[in-house]
Amino acid sequence: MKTQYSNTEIKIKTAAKSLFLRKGYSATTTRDIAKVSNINLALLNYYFISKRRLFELIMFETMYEFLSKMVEVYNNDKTSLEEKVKLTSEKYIDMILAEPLLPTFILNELKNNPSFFLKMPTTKMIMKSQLVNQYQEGIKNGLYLKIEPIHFVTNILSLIIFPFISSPIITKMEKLSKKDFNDMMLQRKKLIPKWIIQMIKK
Amino acid sequence: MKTQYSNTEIKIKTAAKSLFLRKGYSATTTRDIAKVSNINLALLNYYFISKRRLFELIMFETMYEFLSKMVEVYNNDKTSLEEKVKLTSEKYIDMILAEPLLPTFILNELKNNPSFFLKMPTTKMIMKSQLVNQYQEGIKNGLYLKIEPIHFVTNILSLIIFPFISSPIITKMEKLSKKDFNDMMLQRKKLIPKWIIQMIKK
DNA sequence: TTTTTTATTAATCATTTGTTTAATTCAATT
DNA sequence: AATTGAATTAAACAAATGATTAATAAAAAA
Repeated sequence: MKTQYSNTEIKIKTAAKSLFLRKGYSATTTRDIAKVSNINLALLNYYFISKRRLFELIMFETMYEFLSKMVEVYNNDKTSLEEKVKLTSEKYIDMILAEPLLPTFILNELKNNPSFFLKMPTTKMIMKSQLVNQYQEGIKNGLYLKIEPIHFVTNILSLIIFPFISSPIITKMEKLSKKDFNDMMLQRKKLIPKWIIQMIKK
Repeated sequence: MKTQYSNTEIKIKTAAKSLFLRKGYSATTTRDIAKVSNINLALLNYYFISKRRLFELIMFETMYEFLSKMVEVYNNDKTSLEEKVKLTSEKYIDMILAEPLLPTFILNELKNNPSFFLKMPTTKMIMKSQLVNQYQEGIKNGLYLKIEPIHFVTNILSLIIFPFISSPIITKMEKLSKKDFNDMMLQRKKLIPKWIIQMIKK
């Protein structure tokens, strides 16, 4: 992968990412990107060949960064299952609070192009992670209810990520301000690990 | 609201809804809609004035239908909290299995136009529903952990809806076929109510 | 049947959009 | 200082897109 970018390239990528995240691929125009990044329209094609290529580059980098951070926690040898769940909850929520548009963006664009996810090396690693191993051990030892690991993983992600995706609904349901919503998510950092453990225990 | 539609109007709306759900507003062209519904391009504007108006009409009807079905279960006087959670899980999952693209569509387009949700009369009713009342009663009576109702509602929706939104990821993680995924969701119909109760109980 | 209204069509318009071209400026190399 | 290659620019192109028009066909009313 290319690692060194010129100033102009960085400006274009930064603006493009921001726009793609907010408006999605189709609703973002190359002229938008040129305007926001303050570069000449032709430079987009000069450096990135096409809008599509630029998008796929950004998509790949964004997802790679996101998934890498995810798997990191899952594959720690020194932490217990309970600690992993705790760390996951804290780390993910902090991560998404810093970039709240990310989940909707990824999930939505993935719908249009599911094959994209196959290119991600980290995808299948999740189900073979330490976290899943420890969960299966717990079932063997009679500590946890005998339920497929995919539900366990799905539940963790659901409780963490869904509130962000549905924030337009949640904030309207309760008349929450942006700050209120963030506070709610900070509460959840501590609540979710407790819930998850309650869910799996016999 | 208009209730009687001509054959042509229905054809246009059906095609448009299908396309909007699959590709979103921006990626759907009026010529797409005309082609799929097998009508002349000009009829779209003749009946619905503009692409935007057609979209907003479909959006409104779709959301109204969806939200109505939701609140229905929440506001039943004769069922207990546990029964309501059970019914919710079953009904929603069946509903979304029949139209799996709906959640991503709603949540994504809502992000672009959050004010849309305010027009929905059912929005604020959720937090004042029987379900939430019963939950708060349970807390008073020392049955349930003292946690804000918004978390309770969010958790139910998270565990039900998120798997659908993230289905491209889930199916790749576990190499699931479409049928496998649906089976997984059928399992969850019974699991989610148990989990939710475990989460709130002291 | 005739007239009037409504529905449908093909063609066209005016913008928008992604991309390219050809000229110019800037920076590095000789 | 002269030369070469890379970066930047304004202008233009071709295709796509939302919308409209004017003519025609079909249906309803007289």
